[in-house]
Amino acid sequence: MTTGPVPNQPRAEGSAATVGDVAALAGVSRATVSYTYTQPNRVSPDLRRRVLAAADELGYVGNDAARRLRVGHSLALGLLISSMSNPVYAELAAGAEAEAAAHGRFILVANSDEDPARERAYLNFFESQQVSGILAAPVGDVPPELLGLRSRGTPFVLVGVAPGPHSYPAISGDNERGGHLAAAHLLAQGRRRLIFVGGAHPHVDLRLAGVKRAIAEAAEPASLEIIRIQVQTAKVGEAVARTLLRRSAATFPDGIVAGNDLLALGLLHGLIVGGIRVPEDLSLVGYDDIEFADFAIVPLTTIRHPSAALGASAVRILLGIEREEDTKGRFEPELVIRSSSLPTPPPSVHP
Amino acid sequence: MTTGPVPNQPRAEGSAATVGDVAALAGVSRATVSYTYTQPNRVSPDLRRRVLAAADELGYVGNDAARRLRVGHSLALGLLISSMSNPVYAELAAGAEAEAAAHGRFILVANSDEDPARERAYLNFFESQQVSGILAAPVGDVPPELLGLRSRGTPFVLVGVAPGPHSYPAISGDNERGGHLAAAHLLAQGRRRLIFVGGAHPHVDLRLAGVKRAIAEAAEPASLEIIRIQVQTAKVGEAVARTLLRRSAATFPDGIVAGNDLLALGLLHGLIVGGIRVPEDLSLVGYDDIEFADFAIVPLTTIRHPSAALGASAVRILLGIEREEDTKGRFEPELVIRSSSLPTPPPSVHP
DNA sequence: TGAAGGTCGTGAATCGATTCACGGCGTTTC
DNA sequence: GAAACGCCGTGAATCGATTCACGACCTTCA
Repeated sequence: MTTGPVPNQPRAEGSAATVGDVAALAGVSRATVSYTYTQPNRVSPDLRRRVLAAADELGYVGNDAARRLRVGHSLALGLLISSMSNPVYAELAAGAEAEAAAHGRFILVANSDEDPARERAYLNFFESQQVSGILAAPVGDVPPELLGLRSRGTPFVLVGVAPGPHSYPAISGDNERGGHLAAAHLLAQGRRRLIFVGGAHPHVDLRLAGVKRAIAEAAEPASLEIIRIQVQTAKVGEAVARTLLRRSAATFPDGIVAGNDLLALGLLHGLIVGGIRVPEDLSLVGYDDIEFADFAIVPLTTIRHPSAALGASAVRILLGIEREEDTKGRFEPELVIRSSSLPTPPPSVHP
Repeated sequence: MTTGPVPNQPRAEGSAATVGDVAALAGVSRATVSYTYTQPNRVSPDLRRRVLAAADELGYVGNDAARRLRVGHSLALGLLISSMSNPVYAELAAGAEAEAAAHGRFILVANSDEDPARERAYLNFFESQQVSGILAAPVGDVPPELLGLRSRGTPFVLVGVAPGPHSYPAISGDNERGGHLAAAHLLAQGRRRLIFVGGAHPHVDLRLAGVKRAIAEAAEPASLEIIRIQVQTAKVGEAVARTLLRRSAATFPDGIVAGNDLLALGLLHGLIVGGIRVPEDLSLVGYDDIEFADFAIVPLTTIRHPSAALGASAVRILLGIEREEDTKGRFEPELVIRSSSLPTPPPSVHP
């Protein structure tokens, strides 16, 4: 592509070179310049070189607005996420971005912060940008505006959302299985009074369903209490920990499954500050395996969730390179055991 | 003029409503529809209502490509960052995004992963998108392409970059002062064999300069060793920790200042796994105050860096709402003392 | 009553890249 | 040697929103 600033200052300040300028400098028509980029084989090698040289000299970059106006869609894909502070979404974005870049595409990231109004504004923005597709990773329900967009020609893929009753294209890890892994792990350690803490989101509900199944399948009876929260952040986790600390020993849990790692880290911190020993008094399992899970005050046992791979797959599906069905079973969750759920604390950490 | 659609059957699949469609349905000219949005006072309230109703019925969203082609620039601002895994950039993006949204603008986020080729590709993309301005938060040097962009009419603001010898518009926290705060804190605790671990980035160099000044000003002599690394990630921090563990007691440090929190968390983890007690054997100070600093295996003392505020200010500067000079002294670093540098460990954490 | 001035809607030109339809020119083939 | 064909470059139409210049219509005041 074009590089660097202009050598001999061929352009006035503030104006960008156009196909017309390039054509004039190369001594060809505007059509030829355009074909040079869109159908390189259509122009002879000699002319192509001349055109590219002229373009380079002028610092020609093209005007995507004009291009889009003509062809009807842009090279960009839209990614709608609901939080920037959760590393899961950063990872998802990074995976999508790398895959998009490999195909000469770009990702427009929009963060709604779980605000439906901003979600709507961003979807409108995506449509006005004529993105060629949208990756939506909503925490909550499927934004109804997406359907309108699709009917008007912009496809979407839901990422990390339960493939529930809806019939939209969607890819996600097996959250039910992940929840099962987490709870089965706690039960195998002899934990019997479990609590699930999580938000009211479809994919979290699936994790909870897995937890319930594990308990139903357990050889010995175990209890499960469910604490519902609004947002799954570390701050909320700390708040939940404080309420737990007020409980009597009889109602205090010996195992917690958290809806995600952020929440788990908050819980962990709140519990430890309150004098609870983890994992001696209580085992804790998070979800997602964010990078910081390993650096926690007690390294966090968690379920690994392949966010980057999901993002990459979603891009491939939107670009028509991959079909949704082909991803089945590709994003299996995995139990990562660390100190927060060990039967005994690791000797090296607290000598 | 394009043929108007049938009122009760809004649009054919795949096609979007245009001003022409809205105009036809509302029984006005295309110009009137446009003025309804761009200069609402120019059309009478009555007509305005009729136009908006028609637009609503058709799901009209507008075509930003056409708009941009005409007016020459877009409502979007470009944000160029070099890493998505560092929460500092997520915070910066969130701050910029919120401020942009408040002014009806949008942020296009581009992550170069420190790859100059991708950086160039994204700057070209921004130019082809005709963003009305660019926020650049490079880790390394100022990308030369930015200058070409500016000469062709797209302004930029550097964020978090040292206002060094260059004369580009730039805002940042006072990294020198932050480094000074960190080192002075360690020295005040009696630490005398300090190590600074950091990457070769301009803003990190400033932090180092502050550390050096603190040592020069110290009442008692202290030594400083500098360990240079390529990228400031947790993984690299762990690797550095492993090499430190091989040292003899005589050359082992009693205080470390890390170039950022990610690096500090890696160092912390590596040292503790290796049997070093923090802060008894060694005090550690990070930089940035990311959320996870507080949840670390030993909560991390760090320098708070107002990333979100920087992002918001950069947006205001690009929009001409604020001048660079007015931000002077607004982004002061702040020492946040946690367990990783306390003279004695906090009683509640290890009862 | 008629001229002046203001309000508000409209036709038409415009932005820059793409692509269709055309045709000039050189080569091949019988 | 002429017809047929392929290669490759070009003029012109096109996408949809914006905005200038114009003028229809209404109000106001001498």
